[in-house]
Amino acid sequence: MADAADKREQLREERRRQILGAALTVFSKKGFHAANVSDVAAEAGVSQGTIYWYFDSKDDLLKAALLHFFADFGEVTLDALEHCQSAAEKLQALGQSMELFVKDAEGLFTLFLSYWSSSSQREEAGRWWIDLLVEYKDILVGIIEEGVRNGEFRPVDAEPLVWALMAAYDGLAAYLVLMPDIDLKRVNQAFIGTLLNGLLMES
Amino acid sequence: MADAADKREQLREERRRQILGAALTVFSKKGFHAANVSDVAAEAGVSQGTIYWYFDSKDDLLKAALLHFFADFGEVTLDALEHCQSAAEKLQALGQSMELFVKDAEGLFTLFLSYWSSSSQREEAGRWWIDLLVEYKDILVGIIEEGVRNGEFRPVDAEPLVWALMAAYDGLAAYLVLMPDIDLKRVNQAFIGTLLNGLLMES
Amino acid sequence: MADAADKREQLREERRRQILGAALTVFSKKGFHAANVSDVAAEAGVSQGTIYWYFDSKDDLLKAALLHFFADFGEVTLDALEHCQSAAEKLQALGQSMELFVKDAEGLFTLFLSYWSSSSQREEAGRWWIDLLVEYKDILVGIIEEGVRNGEFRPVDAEPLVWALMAAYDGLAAYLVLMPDIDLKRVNQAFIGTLLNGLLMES
Amino acid sequence: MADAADKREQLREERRRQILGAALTVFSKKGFHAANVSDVAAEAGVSQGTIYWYFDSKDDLLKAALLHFFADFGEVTLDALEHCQSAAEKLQALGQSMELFVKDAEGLFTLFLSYWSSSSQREEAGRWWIDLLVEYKDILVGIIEEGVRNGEFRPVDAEPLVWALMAAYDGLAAYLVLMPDIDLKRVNQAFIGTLLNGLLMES
DNA sequence: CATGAATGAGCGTTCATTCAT
DNA sequence: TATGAATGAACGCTCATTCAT
Repeated sequence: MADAADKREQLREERRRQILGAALTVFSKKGFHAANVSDVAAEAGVSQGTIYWYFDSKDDLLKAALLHFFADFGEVTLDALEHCQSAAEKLQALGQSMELFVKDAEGLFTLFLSYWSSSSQREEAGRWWIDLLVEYKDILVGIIEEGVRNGEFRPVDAEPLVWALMAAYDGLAAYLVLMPDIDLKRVNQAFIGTLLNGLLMES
Repeated sequence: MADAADKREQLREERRRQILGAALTVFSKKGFHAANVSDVAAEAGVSQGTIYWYFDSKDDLLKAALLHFFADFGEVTLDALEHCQSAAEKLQALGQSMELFVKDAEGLFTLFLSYWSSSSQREEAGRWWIDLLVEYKDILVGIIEEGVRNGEFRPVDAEPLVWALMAAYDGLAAYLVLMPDIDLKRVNQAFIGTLLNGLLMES
Repeated sequence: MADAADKREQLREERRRQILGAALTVFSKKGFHAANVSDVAAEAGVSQGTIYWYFDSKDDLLKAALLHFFADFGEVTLDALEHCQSAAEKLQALGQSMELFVKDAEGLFTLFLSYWSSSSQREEAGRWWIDLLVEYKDILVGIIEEGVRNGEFRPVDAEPLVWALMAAYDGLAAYLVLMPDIDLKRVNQAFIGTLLNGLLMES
Repeated sequence: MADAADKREQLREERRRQILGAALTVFSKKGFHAANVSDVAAEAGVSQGTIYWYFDSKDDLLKAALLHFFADFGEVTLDALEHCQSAAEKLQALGQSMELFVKDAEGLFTLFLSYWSSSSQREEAGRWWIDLLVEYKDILVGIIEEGVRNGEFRPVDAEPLVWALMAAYDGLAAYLVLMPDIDLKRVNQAFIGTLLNGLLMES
């Protein structure tokens, strides 16, 4: 009996994921407005009505899809930093993590903006995205300030610097959609390299 | 006769500008999709039909409005750099110029993305924006490479670095719409400061 | 075996009644169209699917609910008239019976009309309601004609008069939903009083 | 110039009327819910969009159509009473006026109920209908009370009686849609005749 | 028997665009 | 030129009904 309920719950979860995946695919391919709910339904192999059994609205669907993708990103990143010793190493690792993120998230930042910028509920829509950004910012600020305390880094105004750093990667995510030829690896190296140079104490 | 034609032409130009201004206002306030052509018409104080006498389509109107705003931006920036001597000074000046740009263009980068991301002709829609970015990138790369040649800067992979630099400011433009509390001046100082630190030859 | 079957049958009947009650509640509160099958299911504490095990369609459900309510109304009325002697007394009793009916059936006449007026099978949908009306009309006509035969009432064209009489009460049922302040008792007294005055032979 | 604006205004009014007529036709034939906006548009010979240029919503369209029909009914009735001397004559005239009204308004009372009973804004929808009813009631009460003051009628509780009277005709309007065979003339004669009999002083 | 998930036709409404004047 | 009226395709969403378990 409990098994049956469990199985049902499991199927439901699976179906949900299936729709979320389809939504991500379709929305990032066509954009939030150009994509129809029926496109998502077709991609997911379900009917339009089914979408609404799992999500309240097209808006809600996008929100869930983006969260589904980004939710555990902070956690993954933290894991990646665990085996780093110095703050400098952490920053390097972060750069690579963000490089990967930008590749994976191709178009998703843009997607969010396109959604947000025409949402009738900008306020609400922006809030959870801001939460995501702030959460990530705090991680980065922590690393920089740790470096400063260590004596590894010169004293810097960490928070503003981190905003610029993050903005650069989000901006790059957008650039990449427009100009896929940009060599992200080289950009990352030059950028992180120069920043580290600027941060490290001259020995 | 010629006078009359001139005057007519002049009136036409004025009306055009009036509509473009209204379009920029309305689009950046409500977003491309949420804003209607009739909103723009109302803001401009003309009828919907009139809009179509000056522009081919809503898409065309946005494109014209964005170009109208950004067209001479590269030139203005170059002017601002004229009285700078060293590459370092130029970079500082550029930072400030971009800071101003981000303030002025609040939401316009986002606006473009939201438009682009749902355009059925992404290729074409992206091209003129890319041209703008590339034009600006070349100016920046010129400055950095000049600094390297001068011996002011260490040798760096200029182009990738510049992409990151520009992406940072565009990303910040987007962040600012979400989080108006970000102190752009401090961000600029910390960011340019650190980059310069990383670029300058140790003396 | 037979007991088990009986019990099953009994349970089924009970469940049916439960759903009918819920349907009446929900439909008369929200109207036929505004109320969903799922609302009825929720009110009855069963699932949507269950509804369709007991009823063929939403239409069928409404029909059953209304019939369930009105079915034995004629009979009840006849019982109420049994201890009356004169036709005048009967008419008075009828007035009171209808007054009660109007109170109980508040909104049900309206409910039927709203259903009927958008049914794709008006003919069929109207028939059972008409049967109800005609059945009741015949009772009333019987009373009036009895009075005329008795010499209690003046000779009148009984059937048309009865239609007006019944229409008045159904109309009042509708009015009451719109204007709950109408004092039904006073209306009843004034109306029946005046009609009786008009019917009774001057002595 | 003024002529042009006038002509435009005139055309607009004409078009509006044309749509209202179509709405009344379609809605009363099919019912509010079963009828689509596109049905009305087709009947009026315009496109769906045009409907929305003249009316805010399907609801608004029905409201306007019903008001358009009923608005001046009170006035017309008052005119019809002008040449009557006694209150009794007035009541007779009223009966005939209502008889005509019931014929004309075939299905409109039902239409209102069907709309009202599923409107999400019952309150608001009911208010203007109530206003209409009250306005009419006051006219009738005036006549009865005049008769009482005259010594023509016995003293009666006028307002409740009038509610019943009006309800009878509205109810008949509904009955007629269900049972077109009812002979309204005979109903009217029997009903008004009996009521007058009940009202008039015995001489 | 009963459930909750799934279906998909159908609706009201919007809005970029065109047209008659 | 400029206007305001007109168009109609397209969309998000609902919900009565059916289905698999």
